[in-house]
Amino acid sequence: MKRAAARPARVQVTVDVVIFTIRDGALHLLLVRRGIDPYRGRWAIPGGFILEGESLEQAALRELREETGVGQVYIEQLYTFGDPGRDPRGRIITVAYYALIALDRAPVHAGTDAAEARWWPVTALPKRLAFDHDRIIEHALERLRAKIEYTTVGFQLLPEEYTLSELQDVYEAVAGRPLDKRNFRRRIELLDVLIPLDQWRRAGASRPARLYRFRAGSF
Amino acid sequence: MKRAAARPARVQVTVDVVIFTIRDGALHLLLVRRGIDPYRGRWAIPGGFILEGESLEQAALRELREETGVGQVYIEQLYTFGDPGRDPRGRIITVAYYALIALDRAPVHAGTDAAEARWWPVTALPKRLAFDHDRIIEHALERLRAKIEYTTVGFQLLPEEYTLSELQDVYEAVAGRPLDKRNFRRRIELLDVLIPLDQWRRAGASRPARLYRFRAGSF
DNA sequence: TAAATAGTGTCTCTTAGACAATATTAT
DNA sequence: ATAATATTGTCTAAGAGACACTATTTA
Repeated sequence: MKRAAARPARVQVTVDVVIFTIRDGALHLLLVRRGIDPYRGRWAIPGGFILEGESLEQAALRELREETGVGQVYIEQLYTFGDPGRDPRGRIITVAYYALIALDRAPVHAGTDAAEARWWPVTALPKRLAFDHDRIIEHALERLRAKIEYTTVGFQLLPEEYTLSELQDVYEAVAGRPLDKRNFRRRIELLDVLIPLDQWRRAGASRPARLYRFRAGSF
Repeated sequence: MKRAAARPARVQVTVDVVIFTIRDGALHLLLVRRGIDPYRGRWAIPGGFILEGESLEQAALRELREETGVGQVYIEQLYTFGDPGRDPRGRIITVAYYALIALDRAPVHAGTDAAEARWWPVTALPKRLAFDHDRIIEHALERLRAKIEYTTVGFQLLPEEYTLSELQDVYEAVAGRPLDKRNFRRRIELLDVLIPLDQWRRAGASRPARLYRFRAGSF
């Protein structure tokens, strides 16, 4: 609004999504290998241009579904990256989101089209990513690690029913360090968002663990 | 990256800035009255299209300077608003920032051009703002109120030198409620970011107050 | 009965809120 | 001396970290 001379930059807007899940007890994110220039052959976070009539979040959800087939997830806007020169094709502004996929919904083989897609542990990502995607991932990790401390986003990484040990595994995977079992359980207890079920998970030759469910409508 | 059919939306990107300052002990923000349609006559937060070769933050700083003449400020990206239909002129995506201007730098009469510009107390904003600017302001207030609790952004609203009472006035203006003087001082003390000066502010017939300065490089 | 994992409580330190009296200056 | 604002400390409650033993099940 206002601005007389000096023409506006001609820009394009993409939405990119850092998609997290837990695999083998470790935090992973999804990368796709680029089949075209620029950065052909490099790994990148999924994304694409927004379509007519689509909100930013709808675009992010669409990208997510195209890559994983998963629709019902936690998704949150992260940051918008728009430095000139961040994309050699021109002035491209990227609204970045991050999403959390439940343990049991994350497909083993992601990606719907020919492009190669792979889950990578956040502790061992490929060296050189496309564009400024390393920065975007850094932001996403920072945000996730911060928010798991004072919100209940962490529960979004679990299936509907889980044991307290499984929940702790998720928290440890995100934090990247072991947590004290008793302190962790007290902390979760105080959140007052878990419903204990009359079901137990039995695995191997050990005491079965009670299953819990996240209380609907708790955020 | 990827996307075959379904053409990308044709979009434009603006950068809008919620500019805060303290006036008369109350938190204020800057609004400009729109001289053209859409929303002619309505109050709006300053903003405009990004120019060639300009980063998003540079665009925000430029808008800020055009409206207030102030350059050296705290500025932070807030959120990106992009719902279709939020601007009747077409698909306009707005990257919102908020900025904090020091008490002694905020010009009384803001705005460089013909457009009317005014500082408004956040507790008494005009009823109907242009576009979705009420939502943007809500986000900005929420962010500022959250960040003043666990960062030192609050200091950015003060001049170089100030008394502890003046600092408390700022915190109270942002929080919107009175704070206990002793608890407040202990909390600031623990931040360990204030340098006491050998200067005192004397005002009227009362005990002079020591001046302090924010420790450079503390963020 | 051995192996494996689940489940549980206390002490301590730090943090934050509530709360009131004295100190210093100008008039 | 009075008015006005600055400066200062204690008690208490809640939250968070460190820390180890018992319970239950299957093989």
